[in-house]
Amino acid sequence: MPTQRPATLQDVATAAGVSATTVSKFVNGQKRFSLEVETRIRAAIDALDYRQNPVARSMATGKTRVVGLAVLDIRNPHFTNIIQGASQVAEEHGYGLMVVDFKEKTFNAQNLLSTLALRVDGIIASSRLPQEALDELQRIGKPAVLFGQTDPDQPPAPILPSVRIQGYQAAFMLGKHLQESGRKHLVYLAYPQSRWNQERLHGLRDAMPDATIRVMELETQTMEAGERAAATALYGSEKVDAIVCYNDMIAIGLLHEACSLGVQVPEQIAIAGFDNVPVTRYLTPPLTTVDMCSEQQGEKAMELLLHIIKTGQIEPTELQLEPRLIVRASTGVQRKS
Amino acid sequence: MPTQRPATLQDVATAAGVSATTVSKFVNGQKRFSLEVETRIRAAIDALDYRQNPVARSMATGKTRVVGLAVLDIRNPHFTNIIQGASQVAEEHGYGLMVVDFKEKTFNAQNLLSTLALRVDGIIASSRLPQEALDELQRIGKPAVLFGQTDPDQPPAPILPSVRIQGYQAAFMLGKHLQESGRKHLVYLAYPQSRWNQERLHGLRDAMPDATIRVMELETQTMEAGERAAATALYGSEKVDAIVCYNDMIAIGLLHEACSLGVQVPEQIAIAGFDNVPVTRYLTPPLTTVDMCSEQQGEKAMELLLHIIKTGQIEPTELQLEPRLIVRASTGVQRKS
DNA sequence: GTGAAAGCGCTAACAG
DNA sequence: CTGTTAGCGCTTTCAC
Repeated sequence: MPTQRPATLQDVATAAGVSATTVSKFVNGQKRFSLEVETRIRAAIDALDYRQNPVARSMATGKTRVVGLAVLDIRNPHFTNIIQGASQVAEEHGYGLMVVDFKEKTFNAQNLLSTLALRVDGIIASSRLPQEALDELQRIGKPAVLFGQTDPDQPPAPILPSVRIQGYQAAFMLGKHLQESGRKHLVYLAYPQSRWNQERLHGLRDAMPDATIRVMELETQTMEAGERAAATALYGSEKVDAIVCYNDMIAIGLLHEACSLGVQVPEQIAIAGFDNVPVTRYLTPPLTTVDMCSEQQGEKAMELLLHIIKTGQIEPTELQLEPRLIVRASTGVQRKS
Repeated sequence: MPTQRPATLQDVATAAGVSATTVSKFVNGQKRFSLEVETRIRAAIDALDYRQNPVARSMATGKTRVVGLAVLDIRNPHFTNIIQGASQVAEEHGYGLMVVDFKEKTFNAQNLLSTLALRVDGIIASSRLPQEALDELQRIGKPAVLFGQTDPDQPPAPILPSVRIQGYQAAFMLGKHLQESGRKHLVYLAYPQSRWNQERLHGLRDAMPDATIRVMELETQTMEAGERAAATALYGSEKVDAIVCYNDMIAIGLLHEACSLGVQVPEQIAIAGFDNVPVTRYLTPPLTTVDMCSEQQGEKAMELLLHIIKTGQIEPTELQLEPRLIVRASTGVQRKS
């Protein structure tokens, strides 16, 4: 009997000889009942294999017990880690997760978000979404939490609660490290579509005031893009001794192609990225990067969101995480020349 | 006015001076109306900024327009690609996606699945889930599609529709390639928790009847596991000239550690994996692997599922995909010794 | 402690 | 083409 109409609360009530209200309260653990009633209900539930219909429950309560998570590109392990963290916490609290992948195409972000909004109790989204999308998120008036880099350049102070991490600081630390390793001629592989891009560049500049920094702009933030940019980055100007990439994906492609071209990393060129995507540790040479606490971002964002959902709290919180510089062989000692 | 009760269908109806039914039909594009009514409705919708409440709709129709996707480990890009493919198709058809990540811990899979089942119109799940979970999926009676390797050893023929790919064939092709490259002493890094593991081993054995094959069993299918297994795999027996891993994640860790230990890949040892995870192309040396059509699996599974949902079709389909051997430098020419 | 009644917002017959 | 009438399964006052 696989295809049989599932038992409803009413069915259970009838079977147990009580009212639907009572069963409802029992199921939701709202009160204790006379032992007799309790056992009758329990028996009926087992016998009928009853399970609460979440849709009906949602209809009555206005809560779905589902949260939405909007990421920019699910193929980037950085976002995967965020999902992982968020999903973990959601599950612990009995919440489901609806994932929307923007695939870096954000033209209809508003639509997707407002569609999503009606199905969920709250939304977690990247603060890198286009401004219109963020505005929409605010307009919607649902609990929402942003994650990602701080963005002090934003015209108005961010009004949505968020879990943030200092992009400037991350870049500054990396820059300092490169400078102390004696690097003087930098190429920065930029991803100008990201509003976090500028901050990273500023951090680098401030950390390396004496270095030359050439900026190359990429259209995408993929391994392929890094690969394609390699030759120009390496040979496009007189001197280069370090290349910093907008993120690890780009760095992975670049590192690979640099090695293919016979460049010695790090002896001739240092290479680094951002995010500390898990695979970077396993590259040859292992990639220097800055840990942006991806998984923790997801966890914290979800905790914050659930807190807001449950307490109905209004005032926007802002949680700061600390980026961590991860020095690996790809920025090791430079060969004396 | 951000926090205001959203307009209901009834509100629109009243504002437009028609009945709720009419508005409903209009919204769902079921019929055409007199131009006058149409413009009145449209105006009311705009004025009130009305949007359909999906929960109420679900309650009335019994359909949620959401599908569930259960993966074993979202941190494995193989699954990420599947999600990507599935999500793409779902979005095109106006369906939402609820993702459940089992994190390779499948002890409470049944529970998670039956919880998920009530919130969605159908479920896509890995055929690698434990048998109890698959039974549960069938018992639930919701549309469901499995993806993953074929598994001819299964006691009963698989009763659920599925998108499958020949694991045996994939392994056989890889084995043949290794054999033709002159490899004679194989180590297979197994992941016995996966029911696909055996088939891969069989494929290798059949393709390399003259080779010795030592099997090393791993507890997890991660890069770390591959890294830790490296020394034993390389030096644990007299002769080794090739190591095949259960999947690319393991291979990535192994490859890295092998290089760190000073082993020449592929001159001394060939290394290969399965899945064709995107990053494998960018390793040094690039990793030979077998493309298991991850993204396509996700796409096809979703197409199949949506088809079943829409037509209510019963008889279980089985779609076969063809694995593709991807030869890269990690299994290149062996040095004459 | 338990139950009766009134919806949540929408769709689905069936009439007109 | 448009409206009327019933629910979908559950929660929630508010009485008893």
